[in-house]
Amino acid sequence: MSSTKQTADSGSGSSSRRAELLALAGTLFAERGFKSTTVRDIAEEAGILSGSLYHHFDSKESMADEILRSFLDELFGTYREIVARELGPRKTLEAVVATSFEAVHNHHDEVAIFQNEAKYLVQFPRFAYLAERNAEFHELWTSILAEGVRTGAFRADLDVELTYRFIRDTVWVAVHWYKPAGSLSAEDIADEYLGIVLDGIAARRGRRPVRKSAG
Amino acid sequence: MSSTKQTADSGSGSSSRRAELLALAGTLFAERGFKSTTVRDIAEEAGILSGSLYHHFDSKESMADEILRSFLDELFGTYREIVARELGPRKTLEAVVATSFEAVHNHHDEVAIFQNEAKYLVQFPRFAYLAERNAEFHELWTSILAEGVRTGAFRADLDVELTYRFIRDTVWVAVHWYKPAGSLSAEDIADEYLGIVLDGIAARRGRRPVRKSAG
DNA sequence: GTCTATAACTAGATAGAC
DNA sequence: GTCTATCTAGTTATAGAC
Repeated sequence: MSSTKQTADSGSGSSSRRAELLALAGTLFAERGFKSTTVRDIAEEAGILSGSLYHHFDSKESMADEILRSFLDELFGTYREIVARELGPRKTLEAVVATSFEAVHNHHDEVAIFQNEAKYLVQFPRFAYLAERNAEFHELWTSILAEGVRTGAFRADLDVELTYRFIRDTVWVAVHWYKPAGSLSAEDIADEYLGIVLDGIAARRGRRPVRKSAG
Repeated sequence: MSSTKQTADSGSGSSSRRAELLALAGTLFAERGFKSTTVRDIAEEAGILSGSLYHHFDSKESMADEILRSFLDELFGTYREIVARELGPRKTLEAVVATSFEAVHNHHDEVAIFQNEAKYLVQFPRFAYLAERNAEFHELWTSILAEGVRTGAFRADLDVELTYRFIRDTVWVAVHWYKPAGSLSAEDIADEYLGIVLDGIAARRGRRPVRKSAG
């Protein structure tokens, strides 16, 4: 994750500096938005002047492009592995949700950028792949849900399209409040979240013995 | 809501023009974000030049301020009415969710601005009330959930704080895909959403078969 | 690899004519 | 109520010195 991709590096690491700058830019893009982050902001964060950034990158767009491309390649690689395991709809949904919360944990900035800036960035031709990735998301989720309805794992009256949106949004929107250093791990949150989505928040009468007193 | 506040209107309505301009600005703020929307964009949308906007408003910030203030006053007024009815946790939750989806329907731009831009705007002193409104939201939702856990309406093992975030986010994030002209009304969506949150998407063995139609 | 200097352009806001 | 004209400041990006 840090020493790949350089061409003929002399040793101290021009490409690690590159990765360092990308990480700083990513954090700022995530916090303030792509358009609101200036190249001077990024340079200042790195302790250099804005002109010096152009020794490493073509443009501000290139930075966002590089950040998003590598993140999405990795994420969808993992999704494809999960689907290939053919665990059945419920287990697949659980695994995909868990992976997504892990991404919120391990690639917080990238998820935030993808969530918040994709709509703006996709208008530029070089970011056309963002629309493809969104379509891929849609296909992934709706086929899991539709299969679950077919096999009886999920309720027969589910509106698959609407349910897809709710699940997708709730998972990713966690990036707005999730703090990697917080008391709850990504796994804890995924578990709690799956509890709500699968079984609801209403108390059950006669099943799970979780309630305490009056009904 | 449209003919208040003008000083000595000559008849054709300087304040309706004002409302018109605010609506245009609101749509742009919602679509592109506050910072990315230029006063020239707004003026162009209105068919005038940027300088002319300053006859109606002090600044770009004033426009966002006015939009958010009136919307939030109305929304929280409705929330307070619901709470005052003392319907019990489950019915209160249903009413608050329904009201929120109605807001997504009736005040789409305002909800989007509040969702997407509050974090940025709140840094300016004049938008300090946004932080207060967020705290009010938190109080509203967590007391409904906590009471529900206490009375046994909701699962005893709920993490109230986490559940609050999930519900809050899922409701508001709908603003990103909800189209007022779409086939599903805000009420349809609120129903489907409440079905998921209250009872989950997993099929039940031997209990309530479904909520409304098919069996 | 970073800095200085600057070009080319975009932004919010103002003043006064019409 | 809108336009013309303009100011000031900020923004991306470039070129060449060190």
